[in-house]
Amino acid sequence: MEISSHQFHLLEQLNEQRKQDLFCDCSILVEGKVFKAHRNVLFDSSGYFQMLLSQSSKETSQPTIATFEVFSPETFMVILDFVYSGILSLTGQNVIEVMSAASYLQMTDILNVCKTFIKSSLDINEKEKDHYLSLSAKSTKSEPAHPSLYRSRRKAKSNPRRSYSAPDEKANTVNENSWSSYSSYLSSQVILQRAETQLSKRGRKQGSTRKRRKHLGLSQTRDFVQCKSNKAERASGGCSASDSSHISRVREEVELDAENNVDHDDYGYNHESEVIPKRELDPDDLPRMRFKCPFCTHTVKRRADLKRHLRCHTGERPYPCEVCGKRFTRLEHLRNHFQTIHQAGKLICRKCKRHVTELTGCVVQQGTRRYRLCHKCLAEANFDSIPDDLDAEHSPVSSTGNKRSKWALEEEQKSDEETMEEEPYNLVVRHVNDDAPDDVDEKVKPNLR
DNA sequence: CTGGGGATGGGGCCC
DNA sequence: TGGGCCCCATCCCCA
Repeated sequence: MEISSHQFHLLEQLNEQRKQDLFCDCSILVEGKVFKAHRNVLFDSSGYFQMLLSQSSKETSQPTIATFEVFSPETFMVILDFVYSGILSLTGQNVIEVMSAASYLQMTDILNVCKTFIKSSLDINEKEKDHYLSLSAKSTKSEPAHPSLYRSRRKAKSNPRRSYSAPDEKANTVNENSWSSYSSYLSSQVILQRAETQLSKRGRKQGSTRKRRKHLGLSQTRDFVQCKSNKAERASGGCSASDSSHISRVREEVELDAENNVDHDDYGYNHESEVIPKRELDPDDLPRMRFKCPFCTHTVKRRADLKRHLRCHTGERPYPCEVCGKRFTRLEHLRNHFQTIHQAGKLICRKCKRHVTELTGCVVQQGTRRYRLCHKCLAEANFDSIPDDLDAEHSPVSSTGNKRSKWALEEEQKSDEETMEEEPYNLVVRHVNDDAPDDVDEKVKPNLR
């Protein structure tokens, strides 16, 4: 016989113990503020703490002390409250920093919640806008603004560890449930109010993010890519330099947002993600609607462009290269990569840079890379050429065992995914469902700038 | 160490 | 709305 409330009460008791500093064997120092907690609970909740605590597990008699400078105490409080209660107090103001901190602490559940929070903020606000447009004649009462609470399903299932699932796993379910459908809208208004005020200023100057990047001295994309790869390389080790710069970048963004919050009443620039003001909408404004990125200051004209842009924040890379496993945010990038790297698509001799044709040059293979050499350079280099019609059965992957095993793994994991033969040659385009729970770590990485 | 070129990623916009 | 193309910025590798 199973008493379903047992886990919940247990967690509740632990939370009480934490608040009363009973049996706490771990101190977390965040920017000078001390949080007490239980090692067991932290270990089970965070990959970062798993690593940290497993290293110090031999000295269980000594209290563990962890120090963080890369996020604020308020942010850590939100996360700690979630760990002990299953309730994540997300607001438009804190979602970015919570996401950054969750990324740092390797708490994918929170990451996914934040991601869904942002997504549904956009979706719901869009629906709400339509609603407002259709009902523009009717008066609307403002809703009370309160933080949306994401209550995990942790206590609803029997196994407390595995029971709560990231929203991505059942994004639709979550989206349509109470969290997202109502409170997320309310909290989205907080995000969008920020967005609105940002745009009221920025809209007029419309400086592209590129200009701003230059202004801030920020690199376009590599910073985050590097951060991700560095993190991967460190295998959840002490990632601090890039992470802290990443978070400081987020803060920079937030501070800039705060600066932009000066002229609140300026609705001179309508855009998608703004809160619709209570005055009547001017139909002439509609063509000037813009979609505002909730993560950064970027605005785009079309929702599809925003969707595409959001991938650079969420880290989604739905297009994996079948040959080398590298993932891309766009199909065209995958195609370019595939053609240049694996298909020797450029009719240029790699050595002498001369134009070659099928007759005057050959395809040479090095690992998973293929390129062309003219016959002269080929003879000098003493390479074995491969026939141009070489296809997947002579896949270059055969020389790289690791990649092959990764492929095989992906094949197993995604056997039910749609596979499309794009070209008879050998490019297989496989759009990976971005809500697939399996490799969340690889695809869902916040790119907060 | 440095410059050049290739690879990659992101934005705008057309179809 | 998605796909695709073009352009540009940045990073990285190599000579």
